[in-house]
Amino acid sequence: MLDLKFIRANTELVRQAIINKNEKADLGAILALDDKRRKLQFDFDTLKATQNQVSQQIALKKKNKEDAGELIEQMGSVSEQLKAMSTELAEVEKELEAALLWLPNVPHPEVPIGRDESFNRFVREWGSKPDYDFIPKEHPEVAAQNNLLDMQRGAKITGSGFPVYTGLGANLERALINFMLTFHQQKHGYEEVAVPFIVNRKTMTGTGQLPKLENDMYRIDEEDFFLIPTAEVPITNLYSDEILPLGKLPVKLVGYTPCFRREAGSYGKDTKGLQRVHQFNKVEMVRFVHPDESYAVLEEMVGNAEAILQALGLHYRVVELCTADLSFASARTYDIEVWAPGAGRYLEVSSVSNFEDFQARRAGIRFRDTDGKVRFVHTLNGSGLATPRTMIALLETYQQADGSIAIPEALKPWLNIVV
RNA sequence: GGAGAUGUGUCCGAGCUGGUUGAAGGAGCACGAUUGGAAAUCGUGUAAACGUUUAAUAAGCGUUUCUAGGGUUCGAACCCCUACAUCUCCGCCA
Repeated sequence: MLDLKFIRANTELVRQAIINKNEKADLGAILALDDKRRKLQFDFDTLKATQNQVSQQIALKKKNKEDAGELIEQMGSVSEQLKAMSTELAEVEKELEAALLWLPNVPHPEVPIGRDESFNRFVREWGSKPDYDFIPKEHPEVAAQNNLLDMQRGAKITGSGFPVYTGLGANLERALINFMLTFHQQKHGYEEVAVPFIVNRKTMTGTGQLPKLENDMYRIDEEDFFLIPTAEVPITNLYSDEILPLGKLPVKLVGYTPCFRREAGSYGKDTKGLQRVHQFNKVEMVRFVHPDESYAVLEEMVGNAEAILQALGLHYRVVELCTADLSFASARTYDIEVWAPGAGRYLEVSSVSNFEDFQARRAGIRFRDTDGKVRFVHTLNGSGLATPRTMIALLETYQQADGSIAIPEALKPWLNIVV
């Protein structure tokens, strides 16, 4: 959410952001509602001030055993007026709030402006595409040869896009999660949290998934709960509606959760194996930092995610998303794409974003600055990493001529069976 | 699911026979004094949001906020109703 004062002062900037992000928020309506709200607020406050004054007079008269009947009678109509006004004010505020929730964050000035992913900016790459003296297979085939995956039975018990990992596949999956969680704790100083996988509507709104993405999520109607699409949601909201003392910052958390995505509207796209699934595992890094530090921290977090791929010996590249690819809440995002030799393409395994104070304002996450003033923190998060495409890259990169797969050294301590 | 208790500021904790109570007291924190330095002690200060005013995100003024939402009343932290959360006991179940 953006600050109304900011919107008033930077209307053009906000208007441009909506266009560049391909959003359709109604800025004009917001400004009109804001105007209306302020007028109502003023009228209400003025009348309420009168009521408060007279109420004191009544109290005084009663104390002195004088007759206050006349004043009380006067206030009867004022009281009714106030009730009507507050109702109207509440309605306008509600409308305004609802409209405001559809307003996207403003991209950082350096973000490339573009209408689709072809405008994304290449940042750097690590390693190189490996050579094979055989034709590398795609991961479903490698998985089949080693009995790692059972997509058919997953589809049977739930539906398509719900993978079942079997044997070494399940071991590998668990090893990846353990490896990543431990790595971020020991090498990067994150504190681990284990959080609920189901959250309520307020939480889902706080990080910006709602109202826009309601149809992309699995929901539980009875309680109005949602299955989380990413650990970002529960972890970032951990400190919602709180004012953090100075010493609490920076907050540096890492957590594992499964992620649930309906992926509405993407049927038929990237359907092969683990490329696009409805449930997957992810280790997520979340940081709450002082506004002055957030862009330095953004770079650092990209490095944290890269370190995982480097430890696994997987070739990747880093790209910066252009305005059209930038998510609703993000001000600046880097994607990390790992190379999949069998598929012959790069796959997104991590997205690292700085939301500045956009989520903090929605969720009410603030801190007390050195000057005693209360400010919104800046929130950031990044996958470190999502497992399915990491697994794809792993299987395709480490496949051997005989069809078996090698295990990178970094993962071996986390596998409980001898390969 | 059944019975009961509770829900106040950063935290603990009064107030709950309705009228200067944004809210006693304490802790914490900040600043100052004391000290060679520190502890202890003493003093001072210590909410946020919105509106208005303003060059000002300074001071001022107004309004709101005692879990949330309704109600009663001229007026509610205090009375009534509902929801939610926490705790205790019982039942049920991994």
